[in-house]
Amino acid sequence: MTGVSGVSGVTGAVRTILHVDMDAFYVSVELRRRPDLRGRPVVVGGTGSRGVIAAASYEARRFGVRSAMPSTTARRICPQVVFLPGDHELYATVSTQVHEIFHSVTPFVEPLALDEAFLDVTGAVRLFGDGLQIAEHVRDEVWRQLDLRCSVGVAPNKFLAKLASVAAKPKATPAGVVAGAGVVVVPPGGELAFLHPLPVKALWGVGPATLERLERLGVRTVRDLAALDEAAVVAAVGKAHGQHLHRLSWALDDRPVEVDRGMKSIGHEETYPTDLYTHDELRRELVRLADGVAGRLRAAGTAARTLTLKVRFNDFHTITRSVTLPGPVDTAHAIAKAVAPLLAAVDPSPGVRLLGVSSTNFGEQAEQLSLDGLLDAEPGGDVADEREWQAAEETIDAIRSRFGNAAIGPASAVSANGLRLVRRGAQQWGPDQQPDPRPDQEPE
DNA sequence: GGTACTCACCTTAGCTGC
DNA sequence: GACCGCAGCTAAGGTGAG
Repeated sequence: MTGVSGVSGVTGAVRTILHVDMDAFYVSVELRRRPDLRGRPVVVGGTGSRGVIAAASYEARRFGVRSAMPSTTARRICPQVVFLPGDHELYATVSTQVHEIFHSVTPFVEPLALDEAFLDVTGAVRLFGDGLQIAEHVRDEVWRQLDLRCSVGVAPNKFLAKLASVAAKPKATPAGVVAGAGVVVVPPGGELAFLHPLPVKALWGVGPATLERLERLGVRTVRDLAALDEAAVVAAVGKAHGQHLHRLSWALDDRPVEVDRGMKSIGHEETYPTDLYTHDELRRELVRLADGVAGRLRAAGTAARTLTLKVRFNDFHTITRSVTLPGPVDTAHAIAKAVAPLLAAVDPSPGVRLLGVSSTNFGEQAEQLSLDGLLDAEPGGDVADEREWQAAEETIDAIRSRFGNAAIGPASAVSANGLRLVRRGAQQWGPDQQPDPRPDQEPE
């Protein structure tokens, strides 16, 4: 069943939506090749002092270790924890296999992350049975084919299916790990009985800031939120957010399962093992980040008009500066050139711990449009210059696809340890324990 | 005293053109 | 020409998710 696009098609009728969430996905994938670590507290994440936990086994969770927790905290509260470095490419490969199983049930699959997805199985009920049977079939196939566990929520809409999958998961308590139900079904008509007793922070879109505002209104549970006037919720958290949350509190969510949600931004950011203090260092890092962003833009067949620089200082104060170009660009040269003036205006003397470049406002691939734009902005030789860069970077893509990413890169990315390239997920959870030596002072 | 990376979406403010 | 209201765009920051 291929070639399906857009959104799930059944309207008006009661839908059957599945939310499938892999259990401790990264750790579980690692344990397939390290079975000796099964039953022990294991985490995947950054090992350095600025790293965080990406995923924790349920045995680690017994000690309070959670994803997004600083690695130093995890070590403190669970000294026996085993750290494993992440392998983003492997997780992506396994994720593709998981999604193939989803697609064997329905073409209406909306990926949310590597380890979870929504499935609209309304049209698959006649073939595979009801929601519960389909959910159990998916669980069985994931276990049988991939040796991985997942939890499934079944409900008439996405939002409830998501909450149901959380309810289906195993629970880690200080006393031990309690197996989850595996599948939780919220039947039509049972929505409010399931939803209203939950704490309001269970709602999708209630993070720490929103929770504090709602608690000031005396809201603790979803039922409390539902009892408020929508106007009061809007006054507390803003119009769009407030209206959305109030609808959710009454289990109202008609968002379709979207099969092909196009990407709206592509970016890279990196936290450094030690702070950067000079424009020379920052410019070198900028070229590396621009190279990574440009490569992904070209791979996606798109180009961006708006470029954003992100700088996080030593004290965690973070600023963003952006620029919108006359036309879309997709070369590292053009991106670095556009962002350089923004960077030049930043004072790095307090110490910069993180630098990021992201691209939004996508247009057609740069081929024609960017040249027109550059013509407006920078007449004369720059157009020819940019055309040469475009040709050069397409050649770089060809070389990388044949000989690997490390075969070629910007001169400024060369250090004593070789070429340091930006790859998606390569430094997903912070710098490593033993940082690379800072690049030597090399000309760009 | 510690806090990654990537992406989506929202709010607010300022500017511009009609 | 000055002013107003509106829409659209841009910039910056914030929030939330996984």
